[in-house]
Amino acid sequence: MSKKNETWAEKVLGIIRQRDQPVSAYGVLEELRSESPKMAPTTVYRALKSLTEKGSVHRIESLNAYVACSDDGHHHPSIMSICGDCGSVDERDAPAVFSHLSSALGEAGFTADHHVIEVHGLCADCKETEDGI
Amino acid sequence: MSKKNETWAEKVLGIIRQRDQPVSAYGVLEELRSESPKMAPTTVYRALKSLTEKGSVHRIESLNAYVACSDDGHHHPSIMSICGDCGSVDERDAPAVFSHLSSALGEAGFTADHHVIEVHGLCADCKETEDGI
DNA sequence: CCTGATATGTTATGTTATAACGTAATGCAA
DNA sequence: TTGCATTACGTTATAACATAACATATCAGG
Ligand SMILES: [Zn+2]
Ligand SMILES: [Zn+2]
Ligand SMILES: [Zn+2]
Ligand SMILES: [Zn+2]
Repeated sequence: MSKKNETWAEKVLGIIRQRDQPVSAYGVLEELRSESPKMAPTTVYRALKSLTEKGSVHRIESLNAYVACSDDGHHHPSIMSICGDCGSVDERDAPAVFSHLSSALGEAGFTADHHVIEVHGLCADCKETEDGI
Repeated sequence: MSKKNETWAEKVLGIIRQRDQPVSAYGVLEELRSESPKMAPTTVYRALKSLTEKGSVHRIESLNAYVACSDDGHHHPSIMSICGDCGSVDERDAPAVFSHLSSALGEAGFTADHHVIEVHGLCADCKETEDGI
């Protein structure tokens, strides 16, 4: 009964979506290997490439890891906030940030085509805990 | 006559400053090896760690590479614009961007401690060339 | 002199990512 | 239906990036 004709990309997307934390390519690989022991890194990287190109998955550059997009298919850049304590990553839109960013770069004649905005810190939940609620 | 009592960190900083493009840790290593053939990666990474902690050098997360700070010792986050054509990286301050970013994240209860803002695109010079002056 | 802090040396290993080449399945047009 | 392009996948090897673990050296302050 379980899904038969899934591509690897579909399986990889499923794996990433199940997680509430970013997962490395080799983390995905390990999970795939539990069913397909001969799986090679190449296969995983190919799947990740197609998923990131489609926008279903985003790469977190500062973690060398991947998260599922919170709004599959959106067409604007987003901001990732990364909790250093619990490891959660939140994806957020923030048009005002990008408009100021565009104008700062535009003044310098720079034409943007891909934004990496990753903010490391403490999420609200962990902050509470740390403050000793 | 040439510098004698330099630490590796000082030499590494010199190497990075000489370049107008980001350099990888192994790029630095290669250069150091021309004078010290037995140099190990560890040494370079230790130097890079101390330099990035001091703020003399910044790591470009999306390139796994390092650039010299344009304003050694500054105490505010900065924005890196990276030209995909010529490879140049410009470091820029943009307070308005960070204030909007802070407020967007602050509303969500997120406390930032480190910002990664890297914008990939085309620099002014390369844009001109591409447009065929 | 003793001791802690910082810098360095050395060997080994871990982690992330791609190259290069081959095969299979699919869809479509002549 | 055959030919052909495209896309997915398999396989082996290697490149590129980064850290662990432990040893030794140097030097400043007490
Ligand atoms: Zn998204
Ligand atoms: Zn948290
Ligand atoms: Zn700087
Ligand atoms: Zn350029």
